[in-house]
Amino acid sequence: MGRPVKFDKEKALDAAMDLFWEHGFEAATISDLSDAMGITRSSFYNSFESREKLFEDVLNHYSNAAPDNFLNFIKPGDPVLPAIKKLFDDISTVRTGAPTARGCLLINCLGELSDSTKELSLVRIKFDAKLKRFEELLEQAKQQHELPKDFDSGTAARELLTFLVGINMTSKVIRDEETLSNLSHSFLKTHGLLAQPTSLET
Amino acid sequence: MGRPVKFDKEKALDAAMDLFWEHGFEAATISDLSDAMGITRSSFYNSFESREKLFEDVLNHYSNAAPDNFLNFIKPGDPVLPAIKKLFDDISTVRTGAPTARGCLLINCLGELSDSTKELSLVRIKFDAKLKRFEELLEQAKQQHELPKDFDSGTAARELLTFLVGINMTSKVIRDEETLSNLSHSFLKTHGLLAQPTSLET
DNA sequence: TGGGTATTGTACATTGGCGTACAAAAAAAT
DNA sequence: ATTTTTTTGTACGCCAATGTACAATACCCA
Repeated sequence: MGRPVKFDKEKALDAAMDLFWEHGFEAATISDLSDAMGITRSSFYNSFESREKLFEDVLNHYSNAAPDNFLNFIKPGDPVLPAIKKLFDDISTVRTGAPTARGCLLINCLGELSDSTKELSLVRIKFDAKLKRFEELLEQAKQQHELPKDFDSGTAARELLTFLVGINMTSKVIRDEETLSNLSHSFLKTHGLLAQPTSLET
Repeated sequence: MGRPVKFDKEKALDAAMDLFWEHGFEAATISDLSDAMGITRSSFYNSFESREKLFEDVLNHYSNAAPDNFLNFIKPGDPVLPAIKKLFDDISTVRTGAPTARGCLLINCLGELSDSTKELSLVRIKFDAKLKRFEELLEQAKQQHELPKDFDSGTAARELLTFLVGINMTSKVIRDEETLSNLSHSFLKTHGLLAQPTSLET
């Protein structure tokens, strides 16, 4: 009933995401957003209550499309280490492949937003979730003998995430995919997290 | 000759730095900045030509006070590895010690600013300089037998900087100094960059 | 002591974004 | 077909920030 919405909400969220991504949260005005989304401010206010609320939607939208999302679908029994390698490879590819050096939306916002803002708390929640997921996966890897018994999953999870954050940031400066992936490989290898081509150790 | 400037330029730069730091580049308006600096907009325009120009000054001001600045004063012959450890320890202390989780000004801006802006290019320059400095220092460490002959200084410098960036960012989420420094120690140790308490290996 | 000179305070017009209001438009329901 | 309901287009007033202009001020110097 009633007049149907004219625009595609997914497309609109994509456009909004790109704008936030390119210019940051603060720099994206409602006018800019509406223009990018191809709707009038009138429609904007009708469909999204505020810039802040839209931003939440965008962050959730982003999470589902982000290169690390597949980690959430790894099941017990699935190999973990190759997935971690894939993650870093994907990051290198995606971040240098983008036409513009824009890094990771979530991490950019972690940098931009100040301590007190509501927006940052959402970013923090997502951040914590990633940390927890890393720890779970490393623990799983330990169970599955991909990692030694005495492996410290907690610290390693934090290290992994820290490095991941770092590489997403440095990708705004180091624009060469190979340099970036070499970096990751070196890191993973040093930490014993690079999956071996199934035992030459007999 | 002429009427002298009433305000302390150093203090003003400090105040502007704090504002940019807390709220990011875009969110800091000229009015906000002037207020924080304790001067009128009139004086602002008189002493600083624009927000962008002020930002440059602030970044340079920041660089001189940043926790990694001491790296620039290490001379050939000086031990390198302890300095690197000190750097990470200082970062952990300073970043968690700040009353508000604000990370590193420079790195926050790397996240916030978009590819095309003039401001980002300045950030990039500073970033490149840090990378170069790390590489020099690691090379020096190699010469001084703090590191093995086959050590890859280039890759290691990039890894170090990447992790450093990461930890500055995660410090906005992980607010506990010990957790943070443990993280760094683990990283450094794994990479053979933790200075040994001078040879027990006889 | 008075003139020169740069800074500071105040005022102004302009711009751009904000949020709201309301009428026109477009379907769905009766 | 008319009514109902929701979206869309347009318009309005409001406010905050900008940049400039100019007079008042404060200090230096001759």
